[in-house]
Amino acid sequence: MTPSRPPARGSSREDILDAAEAIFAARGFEGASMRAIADEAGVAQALLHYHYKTKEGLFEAMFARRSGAINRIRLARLDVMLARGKTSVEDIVEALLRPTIEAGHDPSLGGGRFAGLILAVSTSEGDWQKGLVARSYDPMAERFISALKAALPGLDRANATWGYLFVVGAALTQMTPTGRADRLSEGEARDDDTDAMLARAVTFAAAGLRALAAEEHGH
Amino acid sequence: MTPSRPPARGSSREDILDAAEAIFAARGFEGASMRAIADEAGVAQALLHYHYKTKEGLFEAMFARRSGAINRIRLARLDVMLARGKTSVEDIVEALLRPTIEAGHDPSLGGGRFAGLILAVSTSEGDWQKGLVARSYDPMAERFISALKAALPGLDRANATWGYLFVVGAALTQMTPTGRADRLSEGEARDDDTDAMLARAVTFAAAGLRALAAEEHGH
DNA sequence: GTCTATAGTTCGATAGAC
DNA sequence: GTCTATCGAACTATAGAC
Repeated sequence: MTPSRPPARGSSREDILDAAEAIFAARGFEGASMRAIADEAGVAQALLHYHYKTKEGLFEAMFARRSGAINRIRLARLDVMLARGKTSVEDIVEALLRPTIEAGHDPSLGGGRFAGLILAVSTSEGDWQKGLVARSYDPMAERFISALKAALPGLDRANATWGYLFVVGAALTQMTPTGRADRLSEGEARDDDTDAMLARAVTFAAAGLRALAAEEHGH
Repeated sequence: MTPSRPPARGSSREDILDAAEAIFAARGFEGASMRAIADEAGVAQALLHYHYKTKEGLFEAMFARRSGAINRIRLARLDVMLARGKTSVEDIVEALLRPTIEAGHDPSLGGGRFAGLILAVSTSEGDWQKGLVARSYDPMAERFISALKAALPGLDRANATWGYLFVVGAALTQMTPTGRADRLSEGEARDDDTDAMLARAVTFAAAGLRALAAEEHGH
């Protein structure tokens, strides 16, 4: 938008969102301060309030930008696959998980900087956080749940939903490189190698989903 | 300890830990205030500092008490199973996941109040949080990883570690009842029914672990 | 052990000049 | 749009009486 004015070096509005993403991801919503974000962006603190009114407003703008970018990639890949016909569970899971890495900002920092933020918001009990998650992710989630049901006959809506949530939870919790996998595996797994992690996650998730489709839980 | 003095109505030390658990779980470490915890416990704010010195000290004491209680149950169940010989993957996963519900404080609030706190701490980048997770969970995790390797020939250390982390991540992210599963499933799944969720999680996780044992990722 | 009172800091947000 | 300056409210932690 506004393509008539060439951005010489990042608009201050975008610079602030970049800084907000870094600081919020590192310290959480309550732990981050408007002062720290302003410093990171190299602007005055008052400018944050001018553009985004409140701290909550800034957080939502930052969250919407990043989640929107990730979900656009997810759905584009899903659409391509569905247009081609026959789709494997592995392909669907990969289309769901990989964009979180690829579109996670600042890939030099592990790509999953944003993943911890999603987890924090989506397990929060606050009303505005729940609303933010619903607005940002539910439409995308429903399309993937439908795709899983189509790919796996026998998977009912309840199991498809639990399966979707398990897959996202399993992968998202591993995207922040904490060194824990390295320690527990005595060096045989490296949690900053997100590609290796994702390959395992796809294998794990696809098998889990097939088992949910085979099992009779509701009877 | 100190069994000579009968506690008429909960020692203030324990009352404070109870209050801290409720407030920290609801608002996170930074979002919680010592004032709010003191009010919840019904004591003066200064008493918190007398017993636990700092906010961080209080958090660690609260976290150690609850994680210790959960891990004791987990390991006791694992020991019973291993003493009996032949152990299924499903049994191991169940022994790992169910105590989080059963020993999660205040079961009327969903049992998983503590789960959100574990997630927040374990995805944090802070040094003291990483140390706390390592001290609180690594010894238990190593025993379960070993048990998984023993139950599944072909599961190497790297895959056993990833599998363990996936299982915990999948289940832990679903223990806070946010109403999201209900919405996405159009009412066919209910996320305050932790037993139903756990049954699915065990099916999902066991199949995922078997797939990791069968796959050749490292080649 | 438990309290009141407060010191010292940091926070979100706004007013107003340019 | 962007800044400096500041208000008023919250916070952690401590001092000191009982």
